Amino acid sequence: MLEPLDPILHSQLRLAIVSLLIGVEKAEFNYLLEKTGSTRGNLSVQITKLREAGYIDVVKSFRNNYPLTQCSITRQGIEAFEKYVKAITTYLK
Amino acid sequence: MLEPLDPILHSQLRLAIVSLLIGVEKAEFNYLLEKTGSTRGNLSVQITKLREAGYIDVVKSFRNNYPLTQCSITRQGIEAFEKYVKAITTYLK
DNA sequence: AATATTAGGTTTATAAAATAAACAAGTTTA
DNA sequence: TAAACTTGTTTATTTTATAAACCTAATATT
Repeated sequence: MLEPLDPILHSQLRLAIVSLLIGVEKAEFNYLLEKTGSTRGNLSVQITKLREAGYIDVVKSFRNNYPLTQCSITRQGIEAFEKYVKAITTYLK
Repeated sequence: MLEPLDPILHSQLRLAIVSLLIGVEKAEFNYLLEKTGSTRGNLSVQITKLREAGYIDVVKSFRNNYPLTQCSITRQGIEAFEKYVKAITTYLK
C-alpha cells in the first residue's frame, strides 16, 4: 500500500510556501507573494492554515508605517516537510 | 517563480493510480483498489477523470461472469507524469 | 484640505475537488 | 428463493482552493 500524503502539505501553494521557507531564516508576505505567483487572499488563507498546523511561525509588525508579515518555518514544519518528501518520492519512483 | 503542478496529477489518488500503472502493462480495478487503499466509489470517479484527461485507457469486459475493468497508461499519461515529476521535484529541493 | 490611490492584508463568497453513502445489476450460496 | 456477495456507478456531502470584495491606514494628488 502506498503511503498517505500529509494533506496540509499536499497543496500546491502551501507546499510552495514551506519549500521557500526551508533554507531561509524568514520571508516576508510580499516575497512569498511574488515567488508563488499567488493572490494575496489565497496566500493569506494558506499562511493561516500552516500557522494553525504549527508548521510556520508568523510575526506581524510595522515597517515604514505599513504592516509587515514575516513567516518562518518551525521544527515541526521541517519534520513534516521531510516526511512528505519521502512519502511522495515513493509515488514518483 | 515556481512551476505550476498539473492539477489532474496533483491529487493523491490519481497520482497513485498513474504511478501504479507506470511500468505495468495493465492493472485491474481491484488491484488498484487494494494498492491505493481507496474506496470503490472514489476509485471509480478518479479513473473516469484520468480517462477523460486521456491519461489512461479503460477496457471493460467480463471474467467468471463478473464485470472486469482494466486500466493502462497512455503515452500522454506517461508524458504528463514525467512532467509532473520534474515540476514537483523543484518544490522538494 | 478634501479626494483619490496605494500598501498590506483579511474576510467572505464561489467554484472545484475529494470522499462517502446510496444505488444498481447481476451472481453465488444457503 | 432469499440472503449475501461481486464489481462497479451515481449522487450527495464535506473539504478545499481560489477569487472577489472589503478593511484600515498611509501617501499622493488637485
